[in-house]
Amino acid sequence: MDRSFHYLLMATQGLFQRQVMAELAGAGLTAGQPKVLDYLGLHDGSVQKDIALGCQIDPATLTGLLNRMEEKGLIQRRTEDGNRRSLHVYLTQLGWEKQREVRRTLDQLEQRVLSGLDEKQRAYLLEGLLRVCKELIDVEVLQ
Amino acid sequence: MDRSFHYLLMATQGLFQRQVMAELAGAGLTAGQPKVLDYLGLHDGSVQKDIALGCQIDPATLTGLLNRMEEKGLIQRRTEDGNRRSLHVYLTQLGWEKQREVRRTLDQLEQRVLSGLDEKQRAYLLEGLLRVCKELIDVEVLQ
DNA sequence: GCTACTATATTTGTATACAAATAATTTGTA
DNA sequence: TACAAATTATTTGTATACAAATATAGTAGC
Repeated sequence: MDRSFHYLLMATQGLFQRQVMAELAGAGLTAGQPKVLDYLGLHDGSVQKDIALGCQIDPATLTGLLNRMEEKGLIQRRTEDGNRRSLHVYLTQLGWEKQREVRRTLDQLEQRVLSGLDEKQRAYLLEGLLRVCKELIDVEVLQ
Repeated sequence: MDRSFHYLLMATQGLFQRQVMAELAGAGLTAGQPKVLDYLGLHDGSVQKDIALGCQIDPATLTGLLNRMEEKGLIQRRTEDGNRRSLHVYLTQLGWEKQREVRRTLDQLEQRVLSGLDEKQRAYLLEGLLRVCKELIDVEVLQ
């Protein structure tokens, strides 16, 4: 196996994402929905621009995703503060139920894949990812 | 920012991927092609099944990707050993040129995002990702 | 040799994902 | 006020991405 950082990052994320969807097979969710539900669980009522930013997807992608989630009754969109440009997104009761299921799945899988690492190794892994992530945000902003 | 492992993994990979495509903007490549070029650079002549496995994508996805890469003259497909079921994929001269450009970009960006970490931190980060990656492969196989 | 089974690639249908263009709204500024 | 500029969401077009079904080719057991 290629052990470069970029390959491990790509492969690990791909495997993790697939495993999450496999474990959520009974939940009736499509591939893009778990991350949005997870984000809204922490930031219910966000506007679409911020959800897109937090989920690392394009606002144009989010539009279609939210359309389907609204049709399925997972979320509601509404304007607020008289600002008719921004749309605030709220989880419905069904949305909160799915969010808890997603959260449980993510936490369990995370526990499982980190089980081979001791406390020190976990701390280094998370700290390293956080630093790389922040560096990438800086790189992006500079352009 | 959410500092859970799964969020950092998703966000970092998404940012990295976007930045790679931004830096390769002049290369005329689409989003799925860099990882295939990179894989073939290390494993020229692989069969599609193994490329899909190495790139963490579905064989069905790879079919369309390789069709476009073949049309653009980046790769060639041919059968070998009298086995007409498997297709071996080879980089063309143009493919090798693009592969070197991709490799250079990946290496440079990797250097850049890891620049804030010392040797020990890098070693822990790579080791941690490798262990998680292997754990996920095991989880997948068990099903 | 024949049939059931397995392996590999492709097709089809739906859902992301992004770039570029568009629409509607708000803000800034004269 | 008026009008240019910026903000936010959507539309359109092309390219992944996967599930399920299909087509073809190899393998095993008899």
